[in-house]
This record gives sequence, structure tokens and C-alpha cells, in this order.
Amino acid sequence: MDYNFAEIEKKWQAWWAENQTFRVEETPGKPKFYVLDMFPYPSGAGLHVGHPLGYIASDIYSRFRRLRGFNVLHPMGYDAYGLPAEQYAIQTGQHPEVTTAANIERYRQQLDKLGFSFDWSREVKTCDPAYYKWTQWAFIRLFNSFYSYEKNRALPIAELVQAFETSGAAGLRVACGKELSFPAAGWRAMSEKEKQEILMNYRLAYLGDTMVNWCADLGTVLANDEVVNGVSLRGGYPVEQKVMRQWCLRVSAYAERLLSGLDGIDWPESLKETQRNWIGRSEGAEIHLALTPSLRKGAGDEDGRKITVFTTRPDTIFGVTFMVLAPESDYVPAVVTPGQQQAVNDYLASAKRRTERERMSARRVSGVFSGSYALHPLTGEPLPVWISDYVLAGYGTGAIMAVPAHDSRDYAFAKEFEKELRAQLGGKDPVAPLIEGCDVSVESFDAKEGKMMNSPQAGCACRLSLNGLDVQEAIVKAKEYIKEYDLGQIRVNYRLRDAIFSRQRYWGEPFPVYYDACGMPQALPEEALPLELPEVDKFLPAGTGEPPLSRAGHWAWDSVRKKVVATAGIDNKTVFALERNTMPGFAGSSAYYLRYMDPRNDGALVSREANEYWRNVDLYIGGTEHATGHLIYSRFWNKFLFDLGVACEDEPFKKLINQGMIQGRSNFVYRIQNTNTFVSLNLKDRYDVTPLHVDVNMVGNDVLDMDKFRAWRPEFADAEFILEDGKYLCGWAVEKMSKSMYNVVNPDDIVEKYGADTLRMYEMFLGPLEQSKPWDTNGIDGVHRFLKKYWRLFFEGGAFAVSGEPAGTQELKILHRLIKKVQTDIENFSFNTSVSAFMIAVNELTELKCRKRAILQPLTALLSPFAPHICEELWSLLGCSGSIACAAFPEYEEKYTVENSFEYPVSFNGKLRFKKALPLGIPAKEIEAAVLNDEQSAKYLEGKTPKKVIVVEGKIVNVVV
RNA sequence: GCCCGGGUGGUGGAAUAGGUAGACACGCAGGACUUAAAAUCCUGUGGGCAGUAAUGUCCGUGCGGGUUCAAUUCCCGCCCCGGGUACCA
Repeated sequence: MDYNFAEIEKKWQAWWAENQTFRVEETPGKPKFYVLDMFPYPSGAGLHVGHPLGYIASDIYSRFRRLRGFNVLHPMGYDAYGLPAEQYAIQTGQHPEVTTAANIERYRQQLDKLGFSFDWSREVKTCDPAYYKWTQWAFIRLFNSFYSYEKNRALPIAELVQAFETSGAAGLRVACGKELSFPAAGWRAMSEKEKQEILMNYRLAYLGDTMVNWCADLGTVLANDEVVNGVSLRGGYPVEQKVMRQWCLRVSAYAERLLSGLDGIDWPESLKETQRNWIGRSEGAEIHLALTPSLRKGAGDEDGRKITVFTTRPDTIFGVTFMVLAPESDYVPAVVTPGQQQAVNDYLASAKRRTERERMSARRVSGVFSGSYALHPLTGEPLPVWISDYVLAGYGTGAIMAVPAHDSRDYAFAKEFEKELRAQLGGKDPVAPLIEGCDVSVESFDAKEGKMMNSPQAGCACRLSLNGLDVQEAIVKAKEYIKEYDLGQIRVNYRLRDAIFSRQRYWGEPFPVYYDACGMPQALPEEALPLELPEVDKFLPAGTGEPPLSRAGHWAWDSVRKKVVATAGIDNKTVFALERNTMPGFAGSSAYYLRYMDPRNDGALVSREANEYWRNVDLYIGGTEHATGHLIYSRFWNKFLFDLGVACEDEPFKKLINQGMIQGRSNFVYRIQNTNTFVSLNLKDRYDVTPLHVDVNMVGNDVLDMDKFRAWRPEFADAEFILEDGKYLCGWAVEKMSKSMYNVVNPDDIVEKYGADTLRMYEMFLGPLEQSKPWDTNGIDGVHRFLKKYWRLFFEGGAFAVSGEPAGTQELKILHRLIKKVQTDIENFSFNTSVSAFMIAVNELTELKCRKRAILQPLTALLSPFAPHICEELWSLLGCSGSIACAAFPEYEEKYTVENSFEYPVSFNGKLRFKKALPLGIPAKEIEAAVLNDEQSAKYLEGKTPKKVIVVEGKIVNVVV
């Protein structure tokens, strides 16, 4: 009987579906385990072999946990909103809903062939109104909440209103956009509209002014990715920076909790580091600098104004030689002198054309002098105020004090404008070092170490001297001074910005918001949810900057009937305009893990009961590319829901594993210039050739199937080949897996040829889960051979031939060594090495002709997480009852796992002496005779007493002293 | 630019509380079985040099230094590749 994988896999997939083998319920008393994959975006191209990598790993782990007696929640769904479906809709007019549904269908078919143990009864789709009802619900709650630093949690906005009414805004420790201060009476005197505007400053979901990449010709906002050299990727139209009023989430309010929460979760250290850097907590000081009236030409009314800068290095205050403002800084209009107005205007116009990323990666230093000077807060010396785009408006105060000697960016700027700066400083070098012994002749000294020097001599107005202090001490002392003399204040700053939550797109969740008679946003009542996406004639933006939803002209909110109405006009009394932006991709993916716990609940995002049983995700598997997007937003979102009491855990994902990317492996043929002749790889240097991508699916082991190639394209029908050794050898390269490189490998093809079990094991065998690696179908035969060999262990002469004989020691050793290895490997997510261990064990058992149930039954259970179909089939042939999914993971017995490497105590006295006889029958004399082959090591060991000697196959390989 | 990874034979990779470098697998070469093919099995396979051979010997984990009796592993300085960089998901 042969290993007929096609038949076996079909049979068991149907059996699992029919018996709902992987369906789980909350079962109090049974330990739970929640294994989650990052749900896929169903793209039109279907799955390629890279996609299932993480799913296979999580499936192996889920099956392993089930065998260990856990109630495993392992769901799957679709992140169904996204740009590609919308782009496709714009091009073809096909509704994104239709294409998305078709893509989901295709994904499901592909996933089903791989034998995953998903509980499909819990499937969710982010574009399903029953699902996005809860995305909208959460948004309303965000809108109606503010963040209290006092209580360190989100609270209903009504409590803030209460506080305003009784004591005004002064002294409140709450998260806000701008620090406001008004008395209770001031609040009460405000109009309703004014009050609403004030509240915007505190809501966790708020309308704020944000900087975007605006492309007038496309009538839309672009991502930084979509802008190259100041023009749009699509079409090459000019793009400029523009302020736009958009919905934002006050993620920054949670900065401290997002940071401290990292300490308690089991994520890769590198990923946590990435998030820490992203959050970017820095302690420093805000320092106020006054503008000098005397040196400001043509000034008058603005005198006395101050500029506030943020610095983490107040110790370098004496090295400040100029100031720099971000081009978008509010200070800019106030400091520009008439003489510099034209130059500044030109500069601002050019800065508008550069995206933030271009600015940050720029080697080119640019800037313009504002014409004004500020006073050094301690020495009173004038400091020229410059404007440059290396200072970002969004961070700190959008203004810096430049210390060229101790900041590399300031240094680059000072060198670029050295001549002008020198003149402005009365001939002084702008680079003024403050740390003893540092060399600033070619670069700045950024390190926070060394002893301070060059504080001004006593006698000047300032009483601060930092000379002789360590940098760390100097920072503390400088801060104290700043506080004491009221030069500014101590502050903690975060790099983390609030998330822009509006998109000018069609295919996303509509905001449950309408604009009232004052033009202020109001949340829809929760009973009105879901607010469904309206139909539009076209999916393009309306051109004027209005989002696509503005095409749904008759879409409005009737506040009397409390429903969405199709009406010709908005009267602004009872019928109001609805928000026309939609939510971004991360909206739907921020709380999906909670929804899986209770996916059909119409009355709540998740019931308390379900939430308290499943709690949070025990294992989350997904790509590292989500490090600063989804994995921050979902933590934020979850913390908010935790504050509401909806989620019972503060962190959503306890343990996280990043699977590496699977890259493509492209193949090339070499065409001789101006001919239809192709030359094999190793002969190509003799000709003038152009490499041509060739579809990897007609190449095996880098040998081209010439008939398939001729049939591929009409122009190749009469192609000629120059062969080597009778073959056409292709070149290869590792590239991104994509259609245009002809290197996409479809899992369906692999499953058809080798079966899902082979594909699953091969994907694991390919390399460490967390590493990115190229896909190469070439090695797959080895895994397939392994499965056939495993299958043959059960048969003799074509008949099932498993015996009931008791197992021998040798076989038990093989089995238990394997159990130990596989168990620790699975727990460490080292699946590639466990596949190797299976191969070795099966080879050894084959050699021993072991067909004993006592060995094969536990072996089958052990292998089942990796290759479930073949194991299920053999399990039933073994006559074991029920599905293998309900079996138990075999127990490891130490007595059988004597390794072939031994450690034992010895005494060493110029000569090796062994206290114990060696196992495996190696005579002690033989070992004694063995000499360390390294003379130097032997010399080192002489006279020392080793604690142990490690011997492999009778040879001393290591002596530990 | 900044942040986070990675670099080991022809190929994917194994081995890091520092201690046999190259497990396992692919490919390749040779052989067995077969009319033949497929399948299966056996042997060899990092490189150089010496030897009929067993074997011996030197060199080898991106590059250059350092620590150590001993470095793929630890430290310093580079080079190259991948991911992220806030509207791709």
C-alpha cells in the first residue's frame, strides 16, 4: 500500500470539518490556550507559499497544546479593508465588496488544503457590518473619553465637563493637545460650540490639524511610500505638505503605559526595543529664550516674545551657538524680519515639497536665517535664529537650541553655514566644545560621558558652573538651575505621535459621526450602529479633496428618527451631514482578537464570561513589519478597552513570535543579443547576453524545461538553446516574491504534487522560523521522502504489518530521545531542527526494521502536529480510537535517553584518570590513552583538576576545569 | 539619516552559559536493483597540498583588529543584504 497523500488529505480534511474537531467552547476548569495568527489581507493574487509559514507554525503549536490537554482557541479571519481592493475598484468599477468576497473565498480554499486546525465557526471579517459595528462602537467610546494622568486611565468625558464646571481647567492633569487654563466661570460663559471646541482638545478621538502629503492633481493624500522625490509615485504629480483637519487618536496619552507594559510581556527583545525607540521617552527640559529687541531689525510689536525649546542635554547649554526652528513652527512668522522675508518664503516653499522621510534621510543640509536673534538664557549672548527642515515640527516644541559640538545634526548644519554663523557670532566658532578632551575638528562628540569644561567664568550674570562634573551630574544640576531660576521646566517628552485616523478612501469603516448645526462632530447613538457604508457611483476621490464618500450625496443622519436617511437636502436642524472620511486599516485589526472570543455576540464586543475565560492571546505569530503599526495600535486600543472594563487584561498578546519573510528565488535565462537563442548559465560569459526572468514553475533544480519555455510565450516558440552537459542551466537570485519577477510559488501546486503534510514540514525545515529566507522548492523531495519512509515503517510486502511485540531498549532510546528533542524544540519554536530529528529517528527505526506498535503509536502522536493527515490515517490503521487531535503527547522517560556524549568526573594530574567506567562499553584504558590533540590546551590543563571531561565516540573533545 | 535583524560548503541550514565547524536535507558523482524509466537502497562530497590507499597536513563561519589555552559564539571598528521609518497591509 502506497502513501496516497491526495486521498488521505482529502479524506481527513472532510472528516475534521464534519466532526468539527477543532471547534472549542469556553470550558471552565479546563486550561485554555489562545493561539492567534495575524489575520491576512485577502489580496487578489491569492496565497503564495510565504503566507502560510506563520500559520503552519501556529498550527503545529496549537496541535501540540491540544495533545498536552489544553482547550485551544485557534481562530482565523480576514483583514478585509485595504487599498488594493479600492485601487482595483477605481480601475474596473467593480465594487470592493465583490472582489473582497471573491478573494476571501479563494483564500479559504487555499487555507483549507493545508490541514489547519482553525475553529472556522469563529471566523471574522473586518468589512462585515456585524463586525465593524464594534469598531465604530469603540470609536464612539474613544470620542467620549479623556485621559486622566491622575488616575492613569481613560474616563468618560462627562467627568471632565463636571470638573470644568466646578473648578475650570487649571491644574488638571489630563492628556491634551494644548495646555489650557480657564476658570469655571469662563467655561460656563462659553457657547455650546466653544465648549465643544475645548473638549476636542481632550477627547481620545479628536479632530486635529495634521500635516499631510497633498497631491492636488490626484486630489488625494498620499503615504510617504507613495511620494518619491517630491512627486507622486502614480502619475508623477507634484506633492506638497499641507495642513488638514483629520480625526486622530490620542495614542500619546498612553505612551507611558505602552512603554512600561513591554516589561511584562514575552516578546522578542529586538521588537520591544523597536517599540521603546518608537515611543521614544526622553527626559529633558523646556527652556524659554527671549528674542532680542535690539538686534531685531524692523521689529516692534512682537518684542518680548519667547521661544521655547526642548532639549535632553541641558548640560550643553553653554555650547548653544544658534537656534533652529522647524519650517512649520508657529514661531516662524513672528521671527522673520522684513529683510529676510523673501528668502524665508522661498525656503518654506521648498520645504513644503519634501516629505518627512526625505527630510530625515537627507544628506543635504538646508536652511535659512530668519533675521532675528534670541538671547542666551544664561549668558545673555545673542543667538541667531535659523529655520531648517532637519528640525521636525511634530517633535518637542518644533524648535531647538543648537549645540554643534555635541549633536551631529547641529554639527552638520553649523559646518554648512559656518561662514554666516561666524559673522553672526562676531567671529566666534559656532562649534564650542564643553567636554574635556573631546575632538570636534571633524565630527561632533555626541556621547554622554566625560567631564564638563568651559562654563563661563564667575562674574557674569549667571551663577551656574558645570566645570568638572560628569555629564550625568551636569544634566541634573543644569535642570535644577533651570527650575530654580524659572528659565523653563523639566519635562518628559515622547516621540510617539497621535495616530491620524482619517482616510480619504471608500473601502473602510464609516465614522459613526455627524456634524451638528454648529458644524461640530457628534457621535451617533450606539443603537444606530452599525452605520453601513453607502453606495457610490465611483470609488475615486471627488477631486476637490473631498473623499469618495462625498459622492454619496444623499447620505445623512436624521436626528429625530435616529436613523440614516437618503434625503435630497441637509437642513441642519434635524437632518445632518455624516462624516465622509473612513477609518484606516488598523481600525479593524486593533481588537479582533477579542471578537474571536465571542464572534456572534450582537449585544457586546465580547461577553464578560467569554473574555474572562479566554483572557488574552497566549501566543501571537506574525511578521515584524507590524512592530510600530498594528502592534502599537492594538496595544493602545486594548488598554483603552481595559480602562472601560471591557477587556480584562491590560496587554492583548502575552507572547509574540515573529516569523521571517519568505523571499522569492527567481530564475533567469540568458538571451544572446538580437537573437532568439538562449545560452546556459556557465556559458553565458562567452556571449553578449541579456538576462530574462523566467517563470520558476518551469524550472526544476535550476534546469529549464525547454518545452514548457517554448510554450510559455509565442515569441519563444522557436527558441534555440545552447546547452551544457545536455541541459539548460538557469541563473538565480533572491528577490521579493512577486508576479513581475515570475517567482511566485503557489501552495496549491505544491500540495497537488507532494501533499500538504510535505509542504507543512518543508516550510518548517526551510530554516529558523524567525529568520527570513528564500523559498526554494528544490529541497522539498527530501521531506517528501521522509514521509514515504515513515509510511513504510507500518507496512511490509504491501500489507499493514505493525506488531504488538514489546519494544527493545535500542528502539526506546530512539523514541525517547526524539520525544525530548521534539518537545523542547516545539516549546522553543525551533521547528526546523525537530524535522531533522524526525528524519534521523525514522532512518534509525527503518534500519532496525522496527514495526512495533509500542514505538510507532507514540511516534505518530509526536509527528501529528507537523503532518496531521498522514498521522491521522496511520492512527486509524493502528486501531486507535477517535481523532489523533484528541490523543495525548507521548511522555518522555529519562531512563531511555542516554546520549552519546557523556560527562563524568575525573582527576587530572598531568595524566587523565577516570573515576568511573565509561558507558557504551568503551574501555577506560582507551580513553585514557587519548590525548588532547591541541598541545597548548594540554599544557594549559597540566596540573589543573578538571571538573568533567566530555567524550564523544571514544574521543576526548572537551575538558572543563 | 535613524531604529531592528542577518552574513557559515555548489544550495537551505546545524552547532553559541566560548570547547569535534558543516548535523539533517537538497544537489552532484559513482554504484546496486530494473529490458527501461520511476521508485528504492548503498558509497563519496568545504578547499588546498602530499599519498595507490588507509591517512597526514595546512587553510577555512562577510572584512580588519582585540580578549582567551581555545572564538562561528565575547569586545571594538568597517562592508554588504533584509525589514521598519507613522496613509501598503
